[in-house]
Amino acid sequence: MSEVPSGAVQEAEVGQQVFVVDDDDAQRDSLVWLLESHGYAVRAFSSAEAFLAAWNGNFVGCLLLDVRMPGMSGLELFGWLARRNSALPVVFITGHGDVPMAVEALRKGAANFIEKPFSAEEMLRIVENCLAQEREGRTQRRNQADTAHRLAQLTVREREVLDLVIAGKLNKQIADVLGISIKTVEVHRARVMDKMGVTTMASLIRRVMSAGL
Amino acid sequence: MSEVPSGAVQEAEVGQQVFVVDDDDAQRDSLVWLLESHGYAVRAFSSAEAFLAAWNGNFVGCLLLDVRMPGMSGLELFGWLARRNSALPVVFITGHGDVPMAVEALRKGAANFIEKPFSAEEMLRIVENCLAQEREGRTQRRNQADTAHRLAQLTVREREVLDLVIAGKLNKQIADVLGISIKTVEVHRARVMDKMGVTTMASLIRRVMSAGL
DNA sequence: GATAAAATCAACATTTTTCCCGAAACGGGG
DNA sequence: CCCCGTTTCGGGAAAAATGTTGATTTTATC
Repeated sequence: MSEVPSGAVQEAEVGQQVFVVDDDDAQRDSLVWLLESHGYAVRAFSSAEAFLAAWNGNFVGCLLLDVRMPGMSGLELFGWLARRNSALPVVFITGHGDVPMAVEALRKGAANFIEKPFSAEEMLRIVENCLAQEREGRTQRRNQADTAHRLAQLTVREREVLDLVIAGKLNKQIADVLGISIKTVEVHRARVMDKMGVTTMASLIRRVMSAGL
Repeated sequence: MSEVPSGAVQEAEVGQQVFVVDDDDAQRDSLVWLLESHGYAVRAFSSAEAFLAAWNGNFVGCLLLDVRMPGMSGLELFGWLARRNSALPVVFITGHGDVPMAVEALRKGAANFIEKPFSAEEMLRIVENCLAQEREGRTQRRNQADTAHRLAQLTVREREVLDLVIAGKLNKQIADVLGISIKTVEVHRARVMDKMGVTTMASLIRRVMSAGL
């Protein structure tokens, strides 16, 4: 039996946090106070650089990000995180209404884009939506990571067999395509099932498909 | 054998068109001229109501939609189409920069949101992206519609069996759950495969999953 | 060159699926 | 009342997948 516990990435499960990045001290403190007084765990940073220094890829929650900052801008930080496959939802905060900027940010995957000044209710509503969305996506991402990890454990041959199985080929056809005997295909197939942690073809296909091909 | 040709919805395959809805005659004509001179098939309307009167659910291409219009607004038209499951990508055009409006539109699924004045190149680029995106989604939507149609043809019992098959149950287990004999399960299962238009379990699962469950 | 991982194949038994045939009960609609 | 779709069940046989045990060859790595 192959021992792949369950999670490829074992992260100490901490609760969701709200990350705030804003160079304006007053603005940042006000936001932190608002969120903390409503029970959220908040971590504030006065620059994109400070956030990055603390970021380790395991931040869970959402990020409230000021667009205009000295040094690295909010948009740059957003792009930086995106390139590193961060799943942290980002809510942009800006003082100067700029439609093209908002459009670009949202089309690139920002969770929201809000103008200052905003009401406390509005911000709380947005944060709550954002965190809820993050919770939803988390399980899915965990499964995807697990599946990707399991897929990576397959040998080249096993992966070839898997692809043909998913394509709906019979063992006989797979044997023909790969130029090997049916017996060998059965061996590979059994190993694939084992390594992927499934017992039925239905789960196998579901698992591989839901991880994106 | 069950005869379900291929498409649940048979629509006369017309090429993509660019639909323009704008109450400003000069603006609309200018846009139509720009697009037609670049080889696009354009259909223009001077109001949301006029567009709706012509809309039959089979419009293929994309929609350039002015936000502010007398009578039904662009946003209202957008909502109207969304409620009717229109897949027509919508590009909003507005004269007055309004970040919250842009954010709302994009979050509700608008393809883009552009401010006037815009350059010809920008508009052409956006239209081209939009049409490309629409082409990509079309095949998928067609398959989804076909699968939905086939699923709808299943009897209640057949659907129950299908669900259990997808859950990875063996015929014996399905028979137990439904309290019927294995033989009967085999019959249902064969009918399901036939009606769904597949020959292997792999294709069956792929088909049902890609239609969203 | 030894070791380990990967890939290859086989005999054997069992389970499961698929496909052919046929058939009976039930309910509704023409 | 008969036809049709639905659901139900069986025999029989072929095809396919699964599981166990064991073995050989190749390939990569130390």
